[in-house]
Amino acid sequence: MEDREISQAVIGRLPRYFRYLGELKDQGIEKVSSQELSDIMRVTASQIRQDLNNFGGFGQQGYGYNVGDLYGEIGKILGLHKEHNLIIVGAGHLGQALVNYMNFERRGFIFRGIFDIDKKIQGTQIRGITVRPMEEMAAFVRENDIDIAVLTIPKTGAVEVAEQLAGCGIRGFWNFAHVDLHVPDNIQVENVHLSDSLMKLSYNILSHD
Amino acid sequence: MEDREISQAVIGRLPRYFRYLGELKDQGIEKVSSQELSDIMRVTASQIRQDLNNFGGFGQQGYGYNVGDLYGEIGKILGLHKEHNLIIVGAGHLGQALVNYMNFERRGFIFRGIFDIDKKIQGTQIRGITVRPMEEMAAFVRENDIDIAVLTIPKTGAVEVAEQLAGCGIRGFWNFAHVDLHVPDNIQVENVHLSDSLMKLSYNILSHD
DNA sequence: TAGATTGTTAATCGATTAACAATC
DNA sequence: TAGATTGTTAATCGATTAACAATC
Repeated sequence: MEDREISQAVIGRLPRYFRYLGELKDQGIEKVSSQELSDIMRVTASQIRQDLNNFGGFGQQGYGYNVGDLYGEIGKILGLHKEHNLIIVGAGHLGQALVNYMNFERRGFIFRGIFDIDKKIQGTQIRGITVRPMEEMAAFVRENDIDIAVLTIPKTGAVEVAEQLAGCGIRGFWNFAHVDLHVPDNIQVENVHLSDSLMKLSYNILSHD
Repeated sequence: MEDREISQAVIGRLPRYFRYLGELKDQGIEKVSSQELSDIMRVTASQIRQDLNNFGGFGQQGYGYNVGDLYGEIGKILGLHKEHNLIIVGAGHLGQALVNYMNFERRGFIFRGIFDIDKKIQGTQIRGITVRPMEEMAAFVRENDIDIAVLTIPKTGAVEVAEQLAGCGIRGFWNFAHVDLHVPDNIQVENVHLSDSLMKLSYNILSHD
């Protein structure tokens, strides 16, 4: 547990800082001031400085921030210097799409196993990873040091699966199922509710008529 | 344009209310008080009443809220009583997964066209929808009254495509590309940045060590 | 040293929660 | 009518922005 709890509002902005700093780095830019970053990212310079200072003084007065250093620091804060072992539960279209998306691996999120209840696809391979029956899941998680389970199953099964996995040492759920998971405090849940997102878009389109 | 602007924090909660009310409705429950809903949803009753009263007095003192009515009202607020015509730009794994996900259509979001630069898949069909070349996109959007474009292309092409579509009467982007789109004020953008989401999860796992 | 820009405190703004009068 | 629960105002809390002293 951290000393002071940092708000999810701040955490939610870190990946975006990380992305922009990565782009600056790729352009060979060495230093950036909060004001310059503010102009590019369209957030206040004040917010940038406040956000970063939650984690320590990464800048230098009169100079600004070193792009490469800051990029590295934020990466570390986000845990991207460590490898994460993932399993996918539910080998439907969405599950397959995620397995096939290379960029997660680039960031250290490695898919180790895929599980599905459908006997017809069990034994087949997706990007070299065998689809296994659900019965093997618990043992697999324990034996392969899996820390993240990606739930791409219909909501009906998700609660039960999450419960089962919570007992096997899973540290976090990336939940695409359209239910709210209730898990112990030491397990994290990140929801991706696609239909909620689409509804928000629908509202905003309508409200700007 | 609405009279008073309602905050995105409130809008972001509406789909979740909608989901829980739908479940109550399916269970045949006719009335619910803000306190009961509060217990189920784990938010304060005060917040529920405040949120709903942004849109009008849907409840009745001494009684509570009629589940079916409230469900319908929130659906209307979210624009789910109207049909939306969508195109997918980028027929990769993720694009295909979205087209194959039936639940969007159930809510009135209908995929009308799929576009991709890859000549090899142009002409093939995904769930009965032909994959078309990018050159046909602009005309297709105009002729088929498309209001939402789903961007499931790599970030390199996304900005340009968005610009092109903005000129064809598109009302909103559901953006899965890992860039920030800059479009005119009257066009809405809803971002789904999957890798950002995964990074947040990574942070939260790490911070709870 | 002078100029620039951070780190940090103070002020403002907005969102959440509490309280209660209105009313069904 | 009495009890329940909303709608709404007031109080609190947290997040954002502004300001400026510290310092490179």
